[in-house]
Amino acid sequence: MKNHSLIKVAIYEDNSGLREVLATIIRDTNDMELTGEFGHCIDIIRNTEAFHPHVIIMDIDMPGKSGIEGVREVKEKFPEIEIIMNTVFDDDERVFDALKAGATGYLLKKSSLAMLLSSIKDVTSGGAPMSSAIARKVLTMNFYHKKDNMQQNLTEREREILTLLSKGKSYKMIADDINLSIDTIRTHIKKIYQKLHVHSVTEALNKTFFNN
Amino acid sequence: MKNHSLIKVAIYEDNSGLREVLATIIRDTNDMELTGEFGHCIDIIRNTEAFHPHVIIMDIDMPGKSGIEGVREVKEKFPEIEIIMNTVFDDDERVFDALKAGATGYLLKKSSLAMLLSSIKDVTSGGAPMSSAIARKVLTMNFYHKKDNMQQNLTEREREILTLLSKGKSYKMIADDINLSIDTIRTHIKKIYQKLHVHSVTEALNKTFFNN
DNA sequence: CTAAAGATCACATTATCATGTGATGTCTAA
DNA sequence: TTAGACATCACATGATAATGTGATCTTTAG
Repeated sequence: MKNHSLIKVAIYEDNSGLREVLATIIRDTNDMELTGEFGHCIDIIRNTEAFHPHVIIMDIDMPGKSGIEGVREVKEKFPEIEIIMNTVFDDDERVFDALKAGATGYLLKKSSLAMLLSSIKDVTSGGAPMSSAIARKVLTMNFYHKKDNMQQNLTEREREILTLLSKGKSYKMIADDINLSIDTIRTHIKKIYQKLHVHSVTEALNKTFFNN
Repeated sequence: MKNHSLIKVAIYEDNSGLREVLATIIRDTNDMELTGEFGHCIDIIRNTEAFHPHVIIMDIDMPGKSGIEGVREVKEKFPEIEIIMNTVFDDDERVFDALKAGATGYLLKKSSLAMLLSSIKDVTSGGAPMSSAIARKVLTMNFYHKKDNMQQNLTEREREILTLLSKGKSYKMIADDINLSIDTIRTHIKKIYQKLHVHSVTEALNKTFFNN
């Protein structure tokens, strides 16, 4: 969006030294404007209402309220604001939570300041700046899990039936779909439940499509 | 993995001019070895068995069999091989399909040859090289959808109950969990079904957690 | 202030699911 | 060749889910 005008940037970072560094380079960048630097995100909604940044640089570990919670709150009220995480954490859990909360960029603090600046421009042009290592995590989280349990434990027929079940089909509909007796469907599902140690379709889906 | 030895690379690209360019720069790179260049992936399993590349550069639009199908077949038999898509297509459909099939990198043909080379090293070190625009698509595909229906249509109580349902809990268990009458649970679920136009838990989960 | 939306509970009925038991035929690997 | 895994079908039963109708209370927006 704001390509030819100033990009308004807000910073949330509890380390005051780092915060000052970030603030300075943004002030010194021609096409950016610093609209706030904060040591915590307790008042993030108020801050955001007051200054309307286009982009927020967000730390995770901050006193009072985590940056991830801050992301959630901002995106709830201001879905158009782009948020870039800037953190030392690269564990799956936090990456996942931050992105699910609505962050569109994820930088590690070890990355360069030049990278941070280019990422700020990047999110305003529809990109999701992140290192390829983070991108790999995202891929793994979203595509890999889905195959594992199924591929290993279940037979082809069982997988086929589970897939149909996952689309919300009833036993009868499945029986018609693949030209089998409804009792055969029942039998397959019984075996699926045994193998996955579950007692309902929903639990089975949780075991195969998530790790829950 | 193969950091201090040669990275064996295979190329699938039906445009012979471009294929020759790619082949040449890989041959000319010190720590890489070209183990095959092909104009289609009809024999991809045979080729792969014969030459065992570490990384495959894969076009999508090729005669006979699409590159995405090629990815699926290779990853089925050789899950350890890293595949980088190299294509002109950046539509959601193909990006999604390629990554779901098991590709770990996604480059557009407009990106530089230097980028291709660094991406080859990147995938062997556990990265998932892709432009930030592609990364954004991946995020959107995987995180955005999940909130929409729920956040918009359902009330907080309804979302809470749907979440518990998704964990495989029965009406009775939910009633106990949140101290409500089982009839109240029933009523909430009825409204959820109305709002989402579905008739079962499984369908509801599909509507809220996927776009299916 | 009032209508609308949400949250709560009750009763009732039919459909579907989960589970057990048992049986037949094929195919594969020891 | 024989046990074991897989796919198929049948019958039966108790548990749960889906759906309809109706009601009370609170909160919210016009």
